Amino acid sequence: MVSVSRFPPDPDRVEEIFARLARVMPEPKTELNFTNPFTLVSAVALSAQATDVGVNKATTALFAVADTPQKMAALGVEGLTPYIASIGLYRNKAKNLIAMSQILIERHGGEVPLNRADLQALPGVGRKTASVVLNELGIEPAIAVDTHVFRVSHRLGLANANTPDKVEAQLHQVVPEHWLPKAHHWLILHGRYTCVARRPKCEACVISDLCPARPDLMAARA
DNA sequence: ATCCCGAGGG
DNA sequence: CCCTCTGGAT
Repeated sequence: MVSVSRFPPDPDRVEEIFARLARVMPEPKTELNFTNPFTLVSAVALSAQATDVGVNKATTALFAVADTPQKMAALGVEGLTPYIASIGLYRNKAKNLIAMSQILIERHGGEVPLNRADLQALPGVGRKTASVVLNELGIEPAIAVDTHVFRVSHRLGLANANTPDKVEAQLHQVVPEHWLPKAHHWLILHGRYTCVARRPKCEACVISDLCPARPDLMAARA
């Protein structure tokens, strides 16, 4: 077993990877439905270990009824649960979303605080969710490391660490500044539609020739 | 390290 | 059937 170290990657290769992703996806954005910072945080929190398609299915009805902390808090856990019961981990999420709404009302004037410390202090909001919100709203460029970013980064040799936090740090070292704001979306979307977990669609991949994990290389290595 | 936890795809 | 999906709290 020849152990080829993929990390750190060659800067020119990294530049070319993002240049091509930029060509294929010029204006990447989240596929979660939201109308304001509150529905954004809510949707992202609900998306933990769930597909955004499934989350959107639930939030379409939910946000029509509750798109503010006040309305959400008024629903209560009992009122909220039916809307999100189709989403995984829904009991925790219901409890967190109601508690979050109450805190927003009591401590933040009914507004979503747009800084990392206050966001991560909210129930159900960790580093990953906060990063998505801050990046999506243009507050600060952040790379939220979810299952897609983790997998794609490893395959491309953009990271080799074994935890999301370490992978995030490696990506900040490796990804050029000018690609940073959109890098998160590109890695996600590439992972969701092309570099999928089970049978990556390398035939349809625009960066397969730049990928250390592409099938021919893996075969040659074995 | 472990729990939470449903839908969709293969 | 098993795996995956924009994790967080304990």
